[in-house]
Amino acid sequence: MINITFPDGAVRQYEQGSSALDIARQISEGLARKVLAADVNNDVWDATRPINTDAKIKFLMWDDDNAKSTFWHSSAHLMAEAVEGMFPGVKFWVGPPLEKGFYYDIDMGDNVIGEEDLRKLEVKMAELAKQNNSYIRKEISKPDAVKYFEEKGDEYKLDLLGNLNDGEITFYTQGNFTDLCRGPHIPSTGFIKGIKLTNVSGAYWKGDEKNKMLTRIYGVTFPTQKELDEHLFLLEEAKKRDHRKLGKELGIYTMDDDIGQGLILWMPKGTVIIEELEKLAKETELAAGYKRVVTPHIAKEKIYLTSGHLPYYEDSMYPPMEIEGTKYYLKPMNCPHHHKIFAAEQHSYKDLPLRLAEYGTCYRYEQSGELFGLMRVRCLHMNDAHIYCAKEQFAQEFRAVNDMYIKYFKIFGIEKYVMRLSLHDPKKLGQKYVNEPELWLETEAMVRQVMTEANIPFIEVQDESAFYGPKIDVQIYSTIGKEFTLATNQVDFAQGRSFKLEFTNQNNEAETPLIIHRAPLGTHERFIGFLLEHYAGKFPLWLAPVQVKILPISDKFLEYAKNVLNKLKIADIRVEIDERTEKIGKKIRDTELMKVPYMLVIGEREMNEEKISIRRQGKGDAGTKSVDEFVAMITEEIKSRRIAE
RNA sequence: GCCAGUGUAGCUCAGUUGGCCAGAGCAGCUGAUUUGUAAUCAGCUGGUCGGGGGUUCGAAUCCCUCCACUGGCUCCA
Repeated sequence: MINITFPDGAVRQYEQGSSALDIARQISEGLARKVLAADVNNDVWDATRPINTDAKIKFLMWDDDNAKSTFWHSSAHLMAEAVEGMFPGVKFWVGPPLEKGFYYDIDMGDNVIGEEDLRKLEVKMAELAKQNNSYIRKEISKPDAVKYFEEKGDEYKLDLLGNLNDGEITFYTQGNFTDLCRGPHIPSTGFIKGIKLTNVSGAYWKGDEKNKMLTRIYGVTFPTQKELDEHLFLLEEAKKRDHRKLGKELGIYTMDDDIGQGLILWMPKGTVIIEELEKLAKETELAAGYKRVVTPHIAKEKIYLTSGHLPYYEDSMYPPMEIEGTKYYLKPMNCPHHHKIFAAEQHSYKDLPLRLAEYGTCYRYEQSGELFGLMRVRCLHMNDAHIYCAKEQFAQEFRAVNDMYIKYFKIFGIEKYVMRLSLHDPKKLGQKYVNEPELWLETEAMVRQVMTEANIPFIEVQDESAFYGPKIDVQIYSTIGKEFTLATNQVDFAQGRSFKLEFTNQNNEAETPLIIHRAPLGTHERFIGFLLEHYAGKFPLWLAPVQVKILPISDKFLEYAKNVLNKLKIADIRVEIDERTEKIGKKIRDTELMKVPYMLVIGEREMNEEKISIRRQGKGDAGTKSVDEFVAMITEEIKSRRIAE
């Protein structure tokens, strides 16, 4: 007998070799029907795996993340079985679960898989699921495993086996499909009910673009069809918030083949947002002791050799223009230009920190397949600044930048983000990262300390830093689930020396400043792309391209409406009037769809009483006020940059 | 850049196995309507079916190629 401890602390005895599923069954059949996996001594196990020692267990059901992962991983195996049935001879790489769903990477040989094949595979999977085959775990010796896959001629699984030791190798079989797999799996295929294969794509083997491209099939499954339908419905809803769709519908930006890929044309409405953001940045930076500068869009080749960017990033820079034997590049970042401004004057420690700010226009030749709406473009406007400071000033400056981020995020109501401390990778010193092992560790420790002292939650990630130093990235997610860096705060211990930047310290010695690169509002492109999705197009009043739309009920009231228009214009409110001879219902509908925050309905009553009727976007009729009262109300809302609740 | 898919009026989309002058709704224009909180009615304009090449008596439809977009992969100073 073994002692099993349950989450509530209760201890009960079971026969040795009982599985979690056996135990669940003894409690109730209903429970057993829901158990997908089990947590055994803090490891996730197959619910069917025999337990031979005393253990602490917890049943994992659909509401548990580990159970979901197990479910989706088992679904990947089910899909593999269907694929193998339909395309005999294909070879499998790996099929992990994702946050929502799963994929399997497959070498399809000469087979091409299309949309129709996915539908057929779904049907096949449903058939296999109905057979309710058990997932059977089998421990196997390494030589036997190698032999199995050698006979099969499967170089991929043999590659995986190369990294595994004898004694830790298991096979899982369900129906006609056997796979090398660590597990765990759900008890049987019958749990899988709602099945959707979402898309096919290519994926390089082991994620290396020099390797062969495998076929990756993505899918998602649920224990019921209803949950699948709900999931698909949510996806559809999310698509409505896609900044590319909203950007077009609301007239924010456009792109044109004749201009070029990834080059954004900001339309008047988008430009209003840009200017409001810049106004905010300027106010904030002025208050924080920044000085503004303006620099050209191009520079000679030499400067990018000095900065060290050219060898690292030549492929993603626009090719140079050669004039009279000199090569000029479009600037991919603003740092070298700012460094030269620092270098133009002599500096004493008393001048530091020197903070140079610019909304800089940069050009990066991103690979065509990487371009993505406003989030990944080739011409970008960066909320850039470089802070030159002495080492002992670093902590305070870095912290001030973080505080600025948080202040901004509060203004925009951005709550869902992750601060990421991006570190170097010691293995890539001298290649991807400047070869200064001690400085790396020192600056990374400095950043870590600032974050910890400021009590800001963050995660640490290796091999994500800039080549010149560690950084804090703010990660956000687009509505369709892609992750992006919204803002960045970077330490640079390398470029100060490359550019021979110096200041004279208290001891009358030349000292190289540390540089902080920061862009709390990221780029206009990515930030506005994010805001479009964040607000679902319903910008707060201070950002709204059109703040107020005047809707006369008929053109008999046009003159009075124009009076109102002028009063609002004098108060610096972005206001338009709908002069069309349409019915009021139509005018309201169109204005609602354009997500204009305030609508002023003007008819006979308003004209006679010298008032206006207010309608708030999405909220309906909001009563009557005098023009002056209304102006006072919304001026306050604009000035405070309030987010409407 | 790589894999797969898509590309029809300003926008959203129809267009059977290749076959008469390529369709609809919205938008736009013109006219009528002068309207009270999410779509008034009528008429009209508008497309070398992404570009180029080919197969065919005949191509939006089949093939090749280039371009762009979409979903991934790789990348993101």
